[in-house]
Amino acid sequence: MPARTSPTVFTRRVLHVLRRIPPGRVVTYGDVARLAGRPGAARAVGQIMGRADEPGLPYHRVIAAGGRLGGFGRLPQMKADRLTAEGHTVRRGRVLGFAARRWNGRSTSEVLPHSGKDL
DNA sequence: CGCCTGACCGAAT
DNA sequence: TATTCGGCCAGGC
Repeated sequence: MPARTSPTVFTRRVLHVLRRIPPGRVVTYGDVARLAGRPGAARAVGQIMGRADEPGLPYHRVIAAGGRLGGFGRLPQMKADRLTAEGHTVRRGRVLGFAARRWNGRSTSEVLPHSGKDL
């Protein structure tokens, strides 16, 4: 009963990128767009994530540019909670030490700096 | 096929 | 530091 339209290639690539984001790291919507092959499609990524129904993906690891939280449907607070649970420090709607916690899409072995010290 | 929407971005104010 | 504004893009209708 294929009631829904098949996801486009771009949508699948976006979801694929999400699956690769390491726990404890974050990326921006723009990063995801770039990694999915569409630099500049940051806004489209948000559009896709907002409608994505696939469970189990780390949607909360995708934040806005500059370390700002960005949206999360109708539960923006949960996004902050999840990030905090993964070791980040969220304050005033921003992930502290964002630059150091940003995933570059390649290495996943770098050690994260302690949160609580250099804040 | 055109128009509208939004979990965005970045420069300017 | 906070707001505003124009540009961008894929998806849904």
